[in-house]
Formats: sequence, C-alpha cells, structure tokens
Amino acid sequence: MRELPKVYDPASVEKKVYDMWQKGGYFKGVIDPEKKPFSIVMPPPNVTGQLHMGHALDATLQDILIRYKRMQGYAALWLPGTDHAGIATQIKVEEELRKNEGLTRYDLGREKFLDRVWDWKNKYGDRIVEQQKVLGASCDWDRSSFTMDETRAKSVRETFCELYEKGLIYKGSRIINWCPKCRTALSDAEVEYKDMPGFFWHIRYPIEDSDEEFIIATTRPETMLGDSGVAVHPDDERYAHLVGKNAILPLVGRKLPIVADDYVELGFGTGAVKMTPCHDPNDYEVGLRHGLEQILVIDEDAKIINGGKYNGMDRYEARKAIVADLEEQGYLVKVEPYNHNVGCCYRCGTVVEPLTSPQWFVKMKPLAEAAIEVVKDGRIKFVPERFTKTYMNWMENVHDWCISRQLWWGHRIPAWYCDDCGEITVSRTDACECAHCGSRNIRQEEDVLDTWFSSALWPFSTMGWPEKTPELDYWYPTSVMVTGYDIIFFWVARMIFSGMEQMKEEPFRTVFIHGLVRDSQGRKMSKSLGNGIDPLEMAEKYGADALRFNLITGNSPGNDMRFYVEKCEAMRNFCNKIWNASRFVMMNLTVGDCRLPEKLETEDKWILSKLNQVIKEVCDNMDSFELGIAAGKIYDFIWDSYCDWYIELTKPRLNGEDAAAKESAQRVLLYVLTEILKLLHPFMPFITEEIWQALPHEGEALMIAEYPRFRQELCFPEDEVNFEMVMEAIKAVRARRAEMNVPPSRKSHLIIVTGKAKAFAEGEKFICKLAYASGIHVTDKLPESTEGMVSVITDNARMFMPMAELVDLEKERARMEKELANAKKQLDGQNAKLANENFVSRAPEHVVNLEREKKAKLEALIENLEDSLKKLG
RNA sequence: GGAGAAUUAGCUCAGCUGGUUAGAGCGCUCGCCUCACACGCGAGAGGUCAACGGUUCGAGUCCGCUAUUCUCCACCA
Repeated sequence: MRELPKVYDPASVEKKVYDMWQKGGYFKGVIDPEKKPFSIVMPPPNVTGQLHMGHALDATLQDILIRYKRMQGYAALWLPGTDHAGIATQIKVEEELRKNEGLTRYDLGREKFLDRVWDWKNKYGDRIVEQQKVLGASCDWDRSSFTMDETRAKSVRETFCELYEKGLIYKGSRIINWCPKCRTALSDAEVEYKDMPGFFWHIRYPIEDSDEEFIIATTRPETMLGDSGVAVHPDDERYAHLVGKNAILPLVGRKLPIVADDYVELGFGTGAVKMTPCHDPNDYEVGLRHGLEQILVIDEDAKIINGGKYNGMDRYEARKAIVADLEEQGYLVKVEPYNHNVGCCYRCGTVVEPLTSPQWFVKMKPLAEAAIEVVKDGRIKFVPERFTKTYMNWMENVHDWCISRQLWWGHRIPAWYCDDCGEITVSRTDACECAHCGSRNIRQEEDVLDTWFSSALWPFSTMGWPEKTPELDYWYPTSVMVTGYDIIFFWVARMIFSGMEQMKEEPFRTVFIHGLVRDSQGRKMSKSLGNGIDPLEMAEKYGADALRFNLITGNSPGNDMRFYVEKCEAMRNFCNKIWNASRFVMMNLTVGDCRLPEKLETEDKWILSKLNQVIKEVCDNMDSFELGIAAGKIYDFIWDSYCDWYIELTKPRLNGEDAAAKESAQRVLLYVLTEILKLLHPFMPFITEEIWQALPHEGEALMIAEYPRFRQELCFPEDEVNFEMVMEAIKAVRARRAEMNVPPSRKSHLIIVTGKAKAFAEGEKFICKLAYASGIHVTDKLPESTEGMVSVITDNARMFMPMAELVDLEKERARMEKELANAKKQLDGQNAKLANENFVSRAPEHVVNLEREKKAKLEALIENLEDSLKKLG
C-alpha cells in the first residue's frame, strides 16, 4: 500500500488515469449480441470552438449517462465528432488571412482558399477534442467523425439526391434572409430578432386621377424604391372605392395598383400599406396573391440597384437621401420614434436584408408529418416533457428550409447547370455531362449547403450511412440525445425529420434537454461581455471531478444554472473528503479481502442497509434523468452516513484488541467504500478510479466494474431502526452538552432509562465515544432522584447526566416547561387531526397509523417531561 | 399576440406522482487543532414556500387568477 498525500491533488492524477483508460481500450464501443446496446452521439462542437461551460455541461451529462450504462453492462457507444461550422469557420480563416496577409478569399480563389481552411482545420480542429478529454469524456475516439469527411460527404450527397428525386428539394427564387456582411442567405432559424429604436416615416402617396391620397407609414423608407402596390383591407370602407385604381409612388412616379388584402390589419395605422414584394416577407406573399411586380432594389451588398439616382448607395445612406428628398418635395407628413424588432444575422449581428433570390429549399410540410407523429405517439420523448410543446409548435408551423449558402466552406451542392439546355443535373457522383441533353457544357452549383444540413444526418451519418453498417444495425436508433434547449429548432427538429425520412426510424428515443450555464449574475456567458469562465481553468484549479460535480448538482433538467467558483471549491472539498476517508480505510487495512465478513455487527447492518437504499435511489433517479438528485444522494451518503458516522463507529473495533472484530470492521469499511466508488464513478471518474486502483480490487479498472445493484439480502430494517435509536440518543446528548458549553474533554456518566435496553447496551461503546460518556448505565427504572442531573429525552430513551455543578435548577425547569408546553401544543393538533372523522376514514391507513404513532410519542414525551419536572423537586 | 419557465433561509438552488417539525451548499453564530480530513469535526441561528381564491381529511406540491422577472416563437407596415 502506498502512502497517500493528505490533500488530494487532481493534477497529478487525472492525466495519468485518462491515459490508462485509453490504453485499456475501455472507451471502445463493442458490438456484442449478448449485451443490450446503449448509444449516444455527441453534438459535434464547431472545429473553431474553444471549450466553454456549455460544452462542459453537455459533455459531463453525456459522460455520466454513458459511464453509468457501461457499468450496468450495456454495450455502450459514445460517438464523438466535430462540425465544420460553415460560416463560423470561414469567417475565422478569412479574418486570419486579412490580418496576416491582407488578402480576401476572392484574392485566393475558391480552391486555394479551401486549402487554407483545411490547413486550419487540421491544425486546430482537434483542440476542442483534447479539451473534452480533460473533462474525462469517455468517447470512442477511434470512431470520431467530421461533418465534412469522406463518409459524411457521402451521406450528405445521398440525402440531397434522394430528397431532390422525391421532389422534396427544389430550387426557386423566393424571399430569403440575406446577410450582407456574411454575403449569404440564411434560414429563418438563423435570424435573431432584436428590439431596436427606429422611426416611423409617414409619407403621402397620391392617387392617380384623384385629389385623394394615402398617408403611408414605414420604418424603411428606402424600400419604397421597390414598391409595386398599395394594400388596404377588403372591409375598409374608407378605401373601398379606391381598390383597382393606382397610387403614384413619390420620387419615382411608378403606378402602384391598389389591392385589397386581409393581411392589412384594420385599425392599425392609416390602413394603407405600401407593398415591397422583394424586400418584405409579408409583402412578398401579398404580391404573389395579387400579381404585383417584383422589383429588387437592394443588392447582396445592401446597396441600391434599380433605383435611379440612388443607385450604388448603401441602404442607410439611401434612407437618409430619400427622406431628405421626400421632405423637400413635400411628401413627408411626419416622423415619429418607433421601436421595432429587426432581424439580425445570428453569426455577425448585421441587420438582415430580406430579398428575393434564387436558392435551394427543402419542402418541409411532407417531412414534418412523420416528425410530428413520432413525437406525438411517444417514440421520441423529451426530458423535461415541456419541450415537446416547443418542438410541436415549431414543427407544425415550419416554412420551407433555405439550405443554400453563398459560402465556400461546406458541402458544395451536387447540382450541375447545363449551358446548352438550361436543365439541372443532380448527381451522387460528380457529373461530367448533362443528364438531359448529354452536353458536356455544364457547371457545378457554386453554393454550399447549410451546415445544419449535414448535422441533421449526424445520428446515422456517424454510423456510416448510407452503407449498411453493423453499427447502424446495432446502435441505431440511438438511446439518448443530450443537448441544450437553444438548439431544438436548429438541430433536434432537423435530425428527427431527417432520421424519419432517410432511416424510416427515429434517430433517438429520448431527447435530454439541459439549460444554459450563466454567470453568477445570471447573465449569459459571452465573449463580448468577457464574463465567461473557462472550464479548463476550473478543472486545472479544482479538478475535473469537482467541476463536473458542480455542473450537475443542485439543478434540474432543462433549467438554466448559475456558475459559482465557490461551488467548485465546495466540490473540491468533497473530493478531499472522499480522499481522506479512503486514506483512513487504507491505513487501517491489514487484509486484502473485499468481501463482507460472515458476522455483521448492528452498525455494519445499518450502513449496509443505508447503502442499499442509496443504490436504489440513485438508480431510480438516473433512469429518470434526474442526475442532480442522484448525485446529491451519493454526496449525502458519503459525507453524512459513511464519513461522519460509519467511520467513527468502526474506530472502537479498529483500535481494539479483538483481531477478528478488527478484520470484520476493515472488510465492511472496504466493501462500502468500494460500492461508493462505483456509485460515484460516473460523476467523478478520476478520483474514484485512482482510489479504486489503490485499494484491493478485482478487475482491471473501476470504469468497467459492475455498477452496484439493490440487494434484498442486504436489507436490515430492524437493525437500522435499532441503531438509529442509539444515534438519536448520541445526537441529543451532544446537543445538550453544546448548549451548556461542556467541552468534549469533560466526560460524564450517563443513565439511560429505556424500554429498548438491548439496543442501548449494544451501543455502549459508541455512546461513550461519540456522546463523551465515561460510562453508561442502562435501566428500565427511573432513578430515585434526578436532582443535580441534566436530562435528555428522545423518543426511546430518557437520559440523565450527573453534572450537578452545571445544573441551574431554575434554568433546567424553565427549559423543560418550555419543552412541555410545546409538546402539549403539538399534541392538541394531533388530537384534533385524529378526532376528524373525515381524516380517519379517508386518509390511507398507513398515514393514519403514522399520525397515531406520533400522538403516542407525544403523549410519552409529555409524561416523561411531567415526571422529570416532579423529580426535579 | 402566442407559449413556457421562475418566484422556497442573507446568496445560489433542490424538494419527482399532495401525507411527520420544508432540505442542501455557501455565508453567519458558538465550541473544538477529537489518533482520515481545519478543503475538517460538533452544535446552532435563519423560511406566514410571491399575493389572493379554489379542490382536498390534508397543499410548497394540484386548479384558477394577480403581480414581478426571464426565455422562446410570431411579428402590425
């Protein structure tokens, strides 16, 4: 047995233990028909990513689940990987290029630029993987995937082609969200709405051949250049006679058909709305209904086109110029401040420009059907359940998904345009000729796919689909998907319909949703605020185990949590507690046998019974994804039951002369400690493994040991009750002594009057040690006189300590009287409850019995107190 | 506009399907360097569980309503 330091030092342990696991090959998912499969695919972090607290939480939850199941004998697979993260990565490399060489991607050209991105990926892409290892992630690293590697590229192409062939992917000119800074289209999910201050400009729109006019308000006057109509509500009597006529667009002079459409809300504003089909999603729809002209006036750089004298101006510059001109020409009626929601790019924050543009789309309605069904009928469950509603609400209202991106970094869309016949050829292999006319005059689509398109396939692409692999056969559908609620629309929803469409089977059985890790003030951790706490720094300082425990205790599924460094400290202290308890066990160990002894003492049965309960509670909570509760139970058991009580209880035997008793104590200590380490291992893998390795053990590693199970033969309810009577007495004596400021060094004799003499007699050595008694006398008769004695009363015993000099008769009387009054009050309540006919007849029997017992106890207490008061003289 | 969450001790949070005197960590008070651990041990103080109403023998827990805070979705030009 080697000497262990007094303070646990995670830094010297974690790396070593992790390497040992890896060398042992314990992370590998092995297909075993004898075992039940359990699989998790990891949400792939971005290759550009640095591990943040969110990742740490995500990884910890998954690692706990996978280690738990692995120890329970499942064939566990945790499949890791990384995401190419289209925009994020491209921006990162472009920035570097600009900073270091003053070049843009256009200077390099597509191919050379992509070479650079791959270089970058190869250089830095594994950084986050290494960081996950620091946390103890037990992934099958050999099966690691990248969303743009060869296999995944195949999955993407296959999916794209299948969907295209089914008519579920189409190309068309639609209104989309355009980010002028990233210069790409975005999906609806990638637009974030922010409340921004702005203005309402009220503009006069004259009506052709009439003296009448509309006053039309807009927050974006520059879009008027693209106006092609004016809409009013069909029931709006003020304007009914104008429908069918034309309004005249100020500054431009264009005729604008006046149409009636119930998109216009009665009673809001002036009731007349300018229609700019090319730059507003609602106007676009209205325009389609009424055949309004589509006039694109803002281009991909957010500059004006088709706008006469304003051409070339930036959209905000044009706004100013147009407002000035309107004012000058008398069209501007008034300006009022107005706050409104503005769509912004989720990557760069730039205000998104809605514009019509030819893009590729996934037709969502048909796909959504199966995705709704599979959640509705419970094949996929959300934990916590409330997120089902979030999901359903979104899925039932989906719009077609714009999947083309005008980027270079990503899966290039496998479509070729024919210069001769103009048709599109979509192909699984790179096409050399047009599938329609055979022309070799074809060009591949320049656009790439939305990153989320490849992520959507993750649960099966990582297992090698479209090949029919044994992995898919064995581990698909996966067991659990662990992810944050912020990503339900981006990812979870898309994995579900993709899985249903491509695999005809749900991608996972359970979606386990967690919340966000916020700072101590409840703010989101972000780069711009600079309030992020680095998980690696925490792991280095307090240990990965402490960090993990911090992240999962004291919060419930789906809820946000605040991160406190102080809590890391507390958890580090817990590690130290376990460490020292283990040191104690090892220091006292003379045998290498970790089986339980034949003969068990009452205190042994007590701790074993407790352990058994904890095992059951932990497993129950794990199975219902209440990891925080499970961890809390283990914490309490270790600290309170094992350390504060059981270890103390073994000391008399360990320090005694009886060799057999000594050995039995050692063996129970070791047995329970080993069970504790197993229980705790999924949560704190490093320290538990390190200690386990140092203890006598069977098997190679704790991480592949069998998880504790509830064992009927180790339930000792009677001994438990008996022993807890003794514990209760000890606590009561300690409390009384503390109240009177008696130092532990001052021992006192103890007279115990009880009907349970046996239990107390057996507990003598503990009472002496832990209640600082010099000796005890157990009897069923009250002493003749209790004068000069301090009395302590518990449910099962009345105890007296002869400490005459400490007893202030008056104080003692007052204390007892207070206690008596309190007990009487409680008894009154109890009597009232039991006198209630309704309660007795309607409450379940065990509840009524409980109340009766309580009443009996109170009565006994009152009797004892009255008696003691009398004896006090 | 729609949906959801939160409101429990000074702080941060648990408390699952209603059933003893509502728990933990940190902080605080008192006493202890007790032969594993001062990153510790023992003992405490501190809560009309946001307000109101309801269901029930019984409500922190279920229902309704109100208030405050937060989040998501939709987006009235």
